[in-house]
Amino acid sequence: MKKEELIISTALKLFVENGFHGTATSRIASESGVANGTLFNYFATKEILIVSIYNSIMKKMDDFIIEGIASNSVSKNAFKSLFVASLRWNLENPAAFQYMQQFNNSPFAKSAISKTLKQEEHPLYVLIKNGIDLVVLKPMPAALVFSLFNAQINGLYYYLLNNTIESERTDELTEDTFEMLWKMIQD
Amino acid sequence: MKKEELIISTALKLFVENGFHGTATSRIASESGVANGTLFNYFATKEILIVSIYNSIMKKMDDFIIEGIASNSVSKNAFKSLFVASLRWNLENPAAFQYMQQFNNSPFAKSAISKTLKQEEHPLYVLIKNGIDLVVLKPMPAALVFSLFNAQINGLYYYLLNNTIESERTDELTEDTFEMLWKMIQD
DNA sequence: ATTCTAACTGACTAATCAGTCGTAAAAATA
DNA sequence: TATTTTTACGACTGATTAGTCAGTTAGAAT
Repeated sequence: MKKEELIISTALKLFVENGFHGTATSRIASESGVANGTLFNYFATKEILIVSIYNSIMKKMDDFIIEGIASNSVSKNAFKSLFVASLRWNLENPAAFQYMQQFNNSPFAKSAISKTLKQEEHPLYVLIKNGIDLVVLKPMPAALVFSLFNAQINGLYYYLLNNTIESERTDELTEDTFEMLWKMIQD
Repeated sequence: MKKEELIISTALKLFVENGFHGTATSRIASESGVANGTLFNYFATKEILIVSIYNSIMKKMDDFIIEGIASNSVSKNAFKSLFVASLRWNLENPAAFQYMQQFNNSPFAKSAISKTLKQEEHPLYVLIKNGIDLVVLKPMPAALVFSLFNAQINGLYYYLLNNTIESERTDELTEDTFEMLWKMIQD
């Protein structure tokens, strides 16, 4: 692993465990196996490191979601594949997920403009917009449906996180929860 | 205002603005108009202060929600009143809401056991449990429905937060969103 | 082999911070 | 009023931290 990536992954783990200010840059460096000064060769300040990790996660997430697109047609299946892809990413990357939560609710969030997909460009947003235009979905503000869709994913995610469920049952619940969501948003 | 309350409200504001470790106890004290040492008379450590604020918000929130209970019967209206009360509390206390988010996604979250309503005792959870037993709601795990219910509130809240909406339209959207939720969870 | 360059190193520093403590004011009690 | 108890004060400290920098290393280029 390249040093830069190594620092990012160590920092991600430590930030989630101890918080941003609770994690000393010296600790990140030593646990990454690099010298103190090396960290600052890659990231001029701690804040830049924190925002870089955010952008790095965002990119991976967006790539994963985009891969998960089953079709460009406005079909129930298209929504379902995005629902499942989003949920799976959260389940498979809980540390990254929590990093995002921590970051988004921190004062650093405002420093993170751009570099990441704007809401109106997000595949799910586009799909929802088309769905509403084509009267497949209820006539509501697309941004609201987008927000509710993501909220539903989070709701299911937190349930699965706090209750130990076998993976077979997880799939079943994912199915059921998506059906509920679909019943809710379809026209 | 009592000094203790004064410190709590100042600290709440500063923690939301600058993060937990980004806010010096000395700054909290001086902005509260009390001496440095006085703060530590009320809260032995910074961590105790942070957790105390959490508990203080939790209590106010629970009280507000409990007040919002329209009836003990398992009716659509009972669910709606809890939905509306929860949402309204968030909208009227955005700083406190963000504090909770920040806290729950921080390493301090684990220190916050007890003092606060357990999930199974939460009025909404009880209502959902009864709703499922009485076949008013879909036969799903009560904890999942609870999680989805709260997620829906958050989804709507974030939409309203990020899009400036007149209060009249807010009520309308709240109404519509609850109807969607109800369609989703009812049997 | 020698030079050049870019990455790397870690001891160091100036600043900051959580928490202490001896003293003083204020409040309660007698 | 006199005495005791509680609350408030703020200068101080030991510990920690983000970031620096003068020098080293390793490998590529000549």
